[in-house]
Amino acid sequence: MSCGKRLAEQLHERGYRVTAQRTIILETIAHMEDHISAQQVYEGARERLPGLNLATVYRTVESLKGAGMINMLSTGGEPMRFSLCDPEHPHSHLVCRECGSIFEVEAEEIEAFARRVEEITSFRIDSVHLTLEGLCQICKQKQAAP
Amino acid sequence: MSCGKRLAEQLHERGYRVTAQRTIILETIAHMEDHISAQQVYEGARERLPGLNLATVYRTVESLKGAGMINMLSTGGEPMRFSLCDPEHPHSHLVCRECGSIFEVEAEEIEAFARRVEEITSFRIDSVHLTLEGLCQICKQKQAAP
DNA sequence: TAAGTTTATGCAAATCTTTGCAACTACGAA
DNA sequence: TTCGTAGTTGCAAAGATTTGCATAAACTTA
Repeated sequence: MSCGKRLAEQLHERGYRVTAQRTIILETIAHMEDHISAQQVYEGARERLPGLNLATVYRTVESLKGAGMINMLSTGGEPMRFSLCDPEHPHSHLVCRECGSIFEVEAEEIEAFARRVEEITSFRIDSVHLTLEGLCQICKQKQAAP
Repeated sequence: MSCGKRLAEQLHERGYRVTAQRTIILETIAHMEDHISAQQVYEGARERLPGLNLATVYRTVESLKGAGMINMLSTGGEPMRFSLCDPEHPHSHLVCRECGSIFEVEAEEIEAFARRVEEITSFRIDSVHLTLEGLCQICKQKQAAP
């Protein structure tokens, strides 16, 4: 089965309608390396679907997030970016607030924490969408010795 | 010592210049109940400093965050909101992605997790600025039994 | 206290994101 | 297959946030 078809099926299973826009946006995100911005999704997807609107990209991305199919990465200041959830390698992000560099944290580490918070609060944490901010090792050292 | 004066001193200690704008914005955030938006800070602060510009509010808030003096709360969709860090009651936030309601999690719970991630990654986590997304108890139950 | 350096501010414009509404379309039921 | 309904989309406009640049103010040093 093609990649797009499998994704569309997932979408359908989760109660979302399968439209050309959603399928193509999903494939665009899937095929791009790394996390891409709404603008990049828009440009990429529009090659295959010329009438596509940027607002649709934003709305679709919001739905896909709700369906648990994409990761969102909010880096301070810069626009939001997205990537397809990879079941083989689930992870959250660490963004350095000084240099903007991005690191990944294995899901297992996050999971233990998420479960602890869930116990305390009866909340269900979307650990998949977690973005942590802080200082990377290099910026941390720079700040310690100015 | 007045509230504003103490805050200004903190600002100075951390290497930030003390300006009328920063002092008043800080006091405005301090005196408002709950978390308030940039727009609200702007309106509140402008009563005391008529020439104030909204861009300055955004830049100031960014600095104050860097100085670790305010909490930022990013609720999906809605504009960013801020509150003064309260050393007596440090906490992070849980935002329900369905109904938007906000819950607090004690810092201790977050701290243990932050330290674990720090061990693994050599990153320093700003656990103070953490916003977790998920489903609150009520929305979770609604979704389980449709 | 005055001069020099560095950082912050205001303004205007750009960029990013959300929203209201009418037209359209996917999909379950008949 | 056709119909009806509810969910989606495009468009345009509003709202939120960031940025570049010239001016102004804060802090450091002499």
